Amino acid sequence: MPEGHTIHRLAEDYGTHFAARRATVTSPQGKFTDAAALLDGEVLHSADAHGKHLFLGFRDADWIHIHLGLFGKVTFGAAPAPPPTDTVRLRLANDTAYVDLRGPTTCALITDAEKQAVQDRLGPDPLRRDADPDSAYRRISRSRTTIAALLMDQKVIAGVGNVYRAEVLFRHGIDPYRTGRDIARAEWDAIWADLVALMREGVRNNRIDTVRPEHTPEAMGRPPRVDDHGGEVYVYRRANMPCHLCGTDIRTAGLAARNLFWCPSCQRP
DNA sequence: TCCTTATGTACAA
DNA sequence: TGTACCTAAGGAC
Repeated sequence: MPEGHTIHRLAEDYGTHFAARRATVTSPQGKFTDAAALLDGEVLHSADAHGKHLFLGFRDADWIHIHLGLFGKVTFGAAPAPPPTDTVRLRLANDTAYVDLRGPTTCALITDAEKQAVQDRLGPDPLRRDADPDSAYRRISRSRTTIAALLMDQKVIAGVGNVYRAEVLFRHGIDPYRTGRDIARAEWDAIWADLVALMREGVRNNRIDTVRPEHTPEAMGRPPRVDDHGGEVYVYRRANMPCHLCGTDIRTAGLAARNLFWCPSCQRP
């Protein structure tokens, strides 16, 4: 259940456990069998992430293109690998480790050119060194779409999902229904810088934490919180619960088929 | 055992 | 805007 930080972390972990060594490549589930057979026994030479897309490089110009979608999961383990369950789309295994991929939206063998085409369709990724936040602002500043929808549009900015969207808008006191054209350059610069920092920390910790140190329950003299998705957040999935800062009930609404969360008091129009 | 839900995207109408 | 797709967990029966 990934946002961009998960994918970048996976790229690192695939590299750590499988780069520069021969791996067996299989598709126990059967939906990737032909491509797995082509790569079986080959060497993983690189693992690249752009937004929520993961690319595993083999041979000269072959890439496994993985997109986890909403349900995809990757699990690493130490060798010897246990018998795979029948939902494992892709397994890599070597002498020391194995990794299973389940439920991805995409798992396909593609060429260099096809990889480039995927990346060309994506906006800048706060986790990539080559990211250009100006190109995102050019689209945002011309758009009558809400900033909440724009942040989820991977052509505008790549890697932000429903959690980072809700949390970064809260952290900057921005009403999610403001339009892109209404977002000032300075506001965008602050959002981008914040996303870079938050998502880097997300890669490091493999979870999303967005609550500033001065707003933790300990710092505010309140009982500890447990958010059921693993991280510490202000508004995500906290509908009808009191805002940590002002006590107003967090609101929720559907927006582009997703659940949006915000504090109507801290994030005024 | 069934139903709902989920950090996503693509395509049809 | 609705629907389809992929999986697993949790809660209602």
